[in-house]
Order: sequence, then C-alpha cells, then structure tokens
Amino acid sequence: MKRDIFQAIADPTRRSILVLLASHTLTPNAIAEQFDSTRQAISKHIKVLKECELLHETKSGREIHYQLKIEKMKELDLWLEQFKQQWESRYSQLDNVLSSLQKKQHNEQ
Amino acid sequence: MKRDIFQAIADPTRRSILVLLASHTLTPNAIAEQFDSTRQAISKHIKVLKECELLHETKSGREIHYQLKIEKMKELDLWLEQFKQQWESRYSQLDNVLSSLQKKQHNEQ
DNA sequence: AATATATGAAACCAAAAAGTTGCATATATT
DNA sequence: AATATATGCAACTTTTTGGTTTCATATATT
Repeated sequence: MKRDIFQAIADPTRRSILVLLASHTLTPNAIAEQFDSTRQAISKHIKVLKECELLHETKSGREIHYQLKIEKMKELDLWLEQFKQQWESRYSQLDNVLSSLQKKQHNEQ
Repeated sequence: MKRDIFQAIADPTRRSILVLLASHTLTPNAIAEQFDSTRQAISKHIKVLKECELLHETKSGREIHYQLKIEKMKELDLWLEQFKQQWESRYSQLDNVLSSLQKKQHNEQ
C-alpha cells in the first residue's frame, strides 16, 4: 500500500482524529466516541494513520493510548515550503504583475 | 461533490501538477506531456484542481493557460497552524517530557 | 472460573476515484 | 473550404475507499 501523509489527511474524519490527538493521548474507544460511525470504522482510520507513521502507540494492559507524532506532520509543511516563497515574499507581487501583464496580452489577441 | 484542497493534494499526479504550475503557467497539453498517462486522465485531474479553486485559467484562442492560485494553498498552511505550536516552540519539549513520563508510567504497570 | 471490556481482523458491500476510449466543438492553419 | 489542433464531455471499467457485521483474542473484573 502506497499510503502517505497526503492520503491520510484527505479524509475529514482522519483530520479530526489528528486534531483530537494533538492535545491529548486517547484510546481507540475514546476516539470512536467522538464520532457517529462505528468503532470499527474509526479503527480502520486509525490503522491508516498508523501506516503513515502519524501515531505513536503506548500499550497499557488491554488499552492502547495513541499520541500524535508531531514530527511527521512536519512533512506536510516541508512540501508546502516550495509554495511559500510565492505567497510570503515580494516575489508574490512580482508574479502578480507578470500574470496580469500576461492576462492583458491574452485578452488583446 | 465534497471536493476540497485536502482531497486535491491526496493524488501524487495532482501534487506534481501544482508544483509545475507554481513556476509557470501551462496549457493542459503542456501539463499532460509531463506525465505518462493520457491527456484525458490529466484533464480530469485539472478538473478536480479547478473545482477546488486551486487554478486560475486564462483563455487565449483555443488554448487555456492555467496558473496556480497560490492564495488557495494558504488554506493548507492555515490547517497546519494548529499543530505548529507543538513542534516549533518549547511546548514541544514539555510535551516530550510529559509523554515519556506517561510512557514510563504505562510500562511499569 | 465466569463474565465483561478493549481491541483487531476478516468478509463483504456500496460509493467514489482514476483511468481508458471515443466523440463533439471551437479555433488555427493550409 | 479542408484539415489539423486544443480542449472538454460522456460512457465504461477497474481499483480503492469507507463503512458495516461478525468473530477472535487478550486483559480486567466479579
């Protein structure tokens, strides 16, 4: 399976799970209680998140405590970096000028 | 269709298209040439990106020039913000201490 | 020991996604 | 005018996804 972090966050339920786990460690059941779907459905989502190495698990008897691996979330940020140049800096303004020139050019044909 | 930006970037081909368009405006054909799949397959990916408002199009005769809407990419960054606190600051270190204490506690049971 | 609880795994299903082929249309080129 | 090119749309297929139900297993509780 070619599961990656981009795949993982594509699903809204999984995004919510990540947000939940950002603040506290939770067991699968505790996570499932937060949603309408069945425990098993949530269990599958957790499995996906684990496959992507987004979760760290700590076993304690029959319970499992999941914790968000925050470092893994950094990968997303890393990917975003390549676009940030364009929105953060003056390059952005230059781009706008260039693209509106281009637009003008096209409209005039 | 409940298409959003998270869905959009889940597909590797679409991520590549976004990266391509980050540097220059391209026509559908020019984009398709960069990939192995058919023009129609790429056309569908472009459609998804358009639905998510990630692309700006400029028509010029029979050609269409697509451009990345960089502002839309910011939405991703905005979502990531809620996790950044944890990885950037000293909170992160505090969390590590807390979670290793918790781990220890569990292991000792 | 018997029962309850936390969890995962497998089998199955419906819906969605990704890709292909073929066709239609508008705009260039000759 | 005839032909070539750029593009989108529709129908169809295969694969993937998200969900459900059922069952197995390990650990608590009584």
